[in-house]
Amino acid sequence: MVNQTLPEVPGKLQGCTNFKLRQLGRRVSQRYDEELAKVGLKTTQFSLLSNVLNLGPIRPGDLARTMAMDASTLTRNLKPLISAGWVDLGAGDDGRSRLVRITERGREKRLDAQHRWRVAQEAMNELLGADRVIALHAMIDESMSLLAATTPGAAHD
Amino acid sequence: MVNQTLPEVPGKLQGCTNFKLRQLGRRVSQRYDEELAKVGLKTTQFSLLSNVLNLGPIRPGDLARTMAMDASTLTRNLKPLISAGWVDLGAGDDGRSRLVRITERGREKRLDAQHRWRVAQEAMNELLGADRVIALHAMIDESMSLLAATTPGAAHD
DNA sequence: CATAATCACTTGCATATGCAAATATTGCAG
DNA sequence: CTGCAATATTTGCATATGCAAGTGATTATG
Repeated sequence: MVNQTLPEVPGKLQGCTNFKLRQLGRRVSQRYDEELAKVGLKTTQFSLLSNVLNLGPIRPGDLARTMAMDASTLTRNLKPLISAGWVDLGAGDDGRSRLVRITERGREKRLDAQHRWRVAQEAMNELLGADRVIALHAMIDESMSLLAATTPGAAHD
Repeated sequence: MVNQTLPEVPGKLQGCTNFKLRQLGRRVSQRYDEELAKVGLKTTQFSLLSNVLNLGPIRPGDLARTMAMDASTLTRNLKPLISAGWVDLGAGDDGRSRLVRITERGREKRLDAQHRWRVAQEAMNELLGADRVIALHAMIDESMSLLAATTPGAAHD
């Protein structure tokens, strides 16, 4: 349904992958944010905190690449987490690089948030249907891989 | 694959719909932005300009609802377009409301951008495969509908 | 060893995003 | 007509995002 493969009527722009993704992203973020706000976190902060936890002591540049975001964005996104004492930015082996690691307080915060996240995720699963969520995730993963392969500066991990 | 339906190991957070969407969104935006930068537009500006064109003279609030974004975000996103003379923000019937409409120069700009957008979209179709893009769009549309139905303040259009 | 190229991260600039509160306007109760 | 509730938009505040340029440290080169 919905003819695609580039519609003859571009004016409708129903076919813009970017716009669609952004739109859905906004709606979805709002849901997660609503739940995570109860523990004083934004969804982006929760994601970042989780990634710092999982990827352990890691260099900012590597973390940025893994998360597919600009290094400068990461630098700034880390600030509120560091200020809150959830994340620590220490010196790396190399004098120019550093190491990001989660703190004990960060672990606790992340655990709290984890519960909220689960509520939001389960609500999402119910709203959209678990099958659709699974399919959506799979499609996103596939798309990420395909895009990563030719993204300038992307790690081929 | 990748067990889903909420993994037993939440630490991996491979199952966060929000994070996945954001990540893919960043990568996709980068592609479109690269192409649209050639005519001096961001993807968000292109989307907004297109929507103003298609939804014709429209009240900011209605436009924001249709685009699923906060009214205050729309207010600010319109500024650069107005400054550039592509969009006009005039008085509405009601003294408190207004009307957004595209200008002649805006139409021209949007046409230029349209060609760039098409290049980016076709590149996306090739990279991901048309079938995957079609499926992705369909899934996004379905998800948007399901989310809109219960989004507080969302128009039931 | 000095200097240039390179690497890793940070800052400057501009925009995007949303919640809460402020502002302006209209409509309604009394 | 007055004042209060409701509506439409904008502003204050904080964060998110990326490109280009800047800073500091290391490595390569002569």
